[in-house]
Amino acid sequence: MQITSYTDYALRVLMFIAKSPTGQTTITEIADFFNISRNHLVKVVHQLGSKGFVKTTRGKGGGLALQRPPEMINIGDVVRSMENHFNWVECFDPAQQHCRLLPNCGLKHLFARAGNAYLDVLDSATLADVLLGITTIDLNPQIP
Amino acid sequence: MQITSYTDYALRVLMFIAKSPTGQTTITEIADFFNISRNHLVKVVHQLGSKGFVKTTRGKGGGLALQRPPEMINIGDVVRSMENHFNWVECFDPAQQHCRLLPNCGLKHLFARAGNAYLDVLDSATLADVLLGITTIDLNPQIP
DNA sequence: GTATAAGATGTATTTATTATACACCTATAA
DNA sequence: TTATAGGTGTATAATAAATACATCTTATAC
Ligand code: SF4
Ligand code: SF4
Repeated sequence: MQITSYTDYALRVLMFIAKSPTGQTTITEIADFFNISRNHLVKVVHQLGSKGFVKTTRGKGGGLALQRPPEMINIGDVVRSMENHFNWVECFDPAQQHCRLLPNCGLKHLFARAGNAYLDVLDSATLADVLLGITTIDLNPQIP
Repeated sequence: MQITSYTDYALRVLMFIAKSPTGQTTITEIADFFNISRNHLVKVVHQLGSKGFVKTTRGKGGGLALQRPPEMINIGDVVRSMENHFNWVECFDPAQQHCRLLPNCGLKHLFARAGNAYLDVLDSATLADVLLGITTIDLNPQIP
């Protein structure tokens, strides 16, 4: 039971940009800092862009910046945008409706409530909130 | 973001036993009813047994029964016993402590709260609760 | 206008996890 | 003593996720 690194990387990207002195950075800088796959990050950033969280600019001198201030970026929104489904149990998937306990299984509703409780907590925080503990970060690339 | 079928099967087993007229059944009966892998179920049932949720008896006339009444079986306990970890994000895993935002990342604490909220909901229900909607089930094997 | 630096896109490969299958063992009641 | 039940360990298959690679597009600087 874990979110994908894809989603976690998205959140790291947002945090890194927010903590960058200029508010502007590049994919390569972020990949070097966290020592993670640049190729993977490219796709994360692209999706963050298409979902309206970051503004990307191509070409020399380009890079990425937040589209909105951290106070306006909700963590639940980000997680929902990056994670590809929240089918907590099999029967949540419309394509998998063969469980013999359907449609009156109380478990299904319990998991729905649990999942909502989980997302409610994420919805209660913004990027600004999760940055509170992080005063400054050493922006240098990680030496592995 | 989904629990494993392993865990869901465990819960189905408990529900099936609870709804069985005799309170006693066999792995083969359950596998046939849900049309799922008997081999997989064997391991699910074994673990349910070793965690004290069901009582298994070998040999002719054997099978499985609940060890406690449904009111005493907490869903959260079952899920915790079957799912093999709740490392909501990478840094929850003690073996993965290389994220550059450690140790002051607020996101980590947010996910901890979200995960707890999720499990709290599961902890709030018993097997008896999730069975409420299910009045009777046709115990015949599924014809695929 | 051309070289350079940035992100965009599509595909392929590798890795990890989960699910399933198979062979064989142990226990127990009829 | 045989049939029936679960137990155990290993191997394989299926799925999902992460990573790598090749190529394209865009934009700035000079
Ligand atoms: S047992 Fe209940 S929750 Fe699980 S798949 Fe079947 S209907 Fe859904
Ligand atoms: S970004 Fe925060 S939550 Fe994610 S792995 Fe790093 S420390 Fe943990």
